[in-house]
Amino acid sequence: MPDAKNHAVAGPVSAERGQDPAVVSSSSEPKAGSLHRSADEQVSVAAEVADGPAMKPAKSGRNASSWSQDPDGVRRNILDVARAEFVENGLSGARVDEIAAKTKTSKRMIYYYFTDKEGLYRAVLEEAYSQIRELERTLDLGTLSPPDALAALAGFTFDYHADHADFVRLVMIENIHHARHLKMSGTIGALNSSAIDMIREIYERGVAGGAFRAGIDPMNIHLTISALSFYNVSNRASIAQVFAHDMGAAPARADRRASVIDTVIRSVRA
Amino acid sequence: MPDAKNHAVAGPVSAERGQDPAVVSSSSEPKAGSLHRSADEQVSVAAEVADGPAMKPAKSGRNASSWSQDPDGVRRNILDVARAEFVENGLSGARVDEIAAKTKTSKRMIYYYFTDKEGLYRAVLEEAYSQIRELERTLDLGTLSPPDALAALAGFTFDYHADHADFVRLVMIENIHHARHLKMSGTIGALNSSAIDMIREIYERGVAGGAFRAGIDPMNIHLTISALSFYNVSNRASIAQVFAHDMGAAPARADRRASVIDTVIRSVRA
DNA sequence: GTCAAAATGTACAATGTGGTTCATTTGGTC
DNA sequence: GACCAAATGAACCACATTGTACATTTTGAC
Repeated sequence: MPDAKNHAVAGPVSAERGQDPAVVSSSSEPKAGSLHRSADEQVSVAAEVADGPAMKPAKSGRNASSWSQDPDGVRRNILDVARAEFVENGLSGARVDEIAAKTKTSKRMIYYYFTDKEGLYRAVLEEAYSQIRELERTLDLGTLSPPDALAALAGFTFDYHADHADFVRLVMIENIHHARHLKMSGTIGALNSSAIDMIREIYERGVAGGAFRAGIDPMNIHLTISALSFYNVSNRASIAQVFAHDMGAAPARADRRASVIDTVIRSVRA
Repeated sequence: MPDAKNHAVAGPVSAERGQDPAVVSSSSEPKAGSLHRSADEQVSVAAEVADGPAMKPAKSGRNASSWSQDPDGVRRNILDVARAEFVENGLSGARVDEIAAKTKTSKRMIYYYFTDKEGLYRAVLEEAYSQIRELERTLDLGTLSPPDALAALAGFTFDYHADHADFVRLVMIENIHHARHLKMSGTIGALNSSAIDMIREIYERGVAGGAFRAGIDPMNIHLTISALSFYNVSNRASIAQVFAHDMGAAPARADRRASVIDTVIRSVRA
């Protein structure tokens, strides 16, 4: 267990029990509604906005004691909110207080479960990477002809990026920080080559069958597919501004998708 | 003059005279050494680090009065330091105090010349964009055959990005912020289509001559070139981490360059 | 039921950070 | 050489932001 983190965390803080896996139980549903603020309270908050300091008798928030514990739900909730905030504002731009406020729990819990702002960020990042790996694994391109398989892979990659701007932005943010947190992670980097292996398999099959020309490094193919899938999403805002061209719009996206697949195929075929 | 900025800057601050052009005089050399802290003082600072509180007799820093004014030099110096800091830490991550510290002047001057942290960032961003535009303009591809011209353009774009990670990172940062500052700028977006026009010219020439296939949107070609040039640099850190592949290394870069050019050409030829 | 560990709430402390105030010096102009 | 605007210095302020201390409640084991 390469656990180089958790350095200097002295003090009587009881947090950081063995329970380190940030992957959390994606199986056990968060048991919606089991968290602290009851639906009533949520309403009361809304009412407060509408009524102003009207229903003051409701004391200082929470009705006198009674809340159920739900560690997984709380973690899940924090992670979801944090992800949205980090994605929107970056690591330095995101505010712990803001994250806490949008959570069903409190700031205290963030530090309880994630130690740090960075710890929280790392958990978000790791989950994002693990999710795309998960999906990648479900791909079965072995039955398709090499060109079809490569086209399918390119199409999948393009779609994944286009549909998960969250992920793309997290990767951008992480790159701004020189991938410092990826380095710490350990979780990531293990199942790295899987994507490359998939491409290599398809490519070698294609070369053997004469459909693809020889001498290309699979890494090169991967870079081309990734670049062409990533850029439209990562640079959507600046492209829109500088060229008045909205890559997010359906027609532009569809056109681009076809073009990307075409470009990838042309780049390898004999 | 579409000057929608400079809103609410009330107060007796005398700053913001007509002198708005952030492009500054890149012609008038900063007259090195004409700034405030003399070489002697710089040394004394270093000595202080080495000697500790030894040479206290040197009073509180600056020797009694005497400094020469150099507005352009100061601006230039601030911009340079700020660029480095923003590039390294992002807009939210960069600290005005830190920028000021690394400057030959003081924080006061930053606000005097740039009003805001955002104003400073905007100036940095605008300059970065104006620089690449400048270079682009020097390109003369009219004499080359369409395929050669396109290859040259792709090569130039690839090299520019690889050689100016600063620029790439600024664009990334700006995209994280949804290009909000590009929108404000006004300076940018004007000479936008120049790149597209260049490509269109080459492409149409190529189609007419039979070298390129018809029916491609020049924007598409531009996106392909940009994506393939940008990604290696923008995602260098995460690629290195996840795939243990350093895009910055000379051989990898050269290989990739050739591959990118090849891919671009293949994507358009008949 | 008792008890301890886990989970959570509330308030606060300590420092970081953007921005400003006030005073002073230069440099050109007449 | 007087004068005024531009340019600069140094300290300072108000508030934002991360992180913590302390108290309290649940929950499961025995």
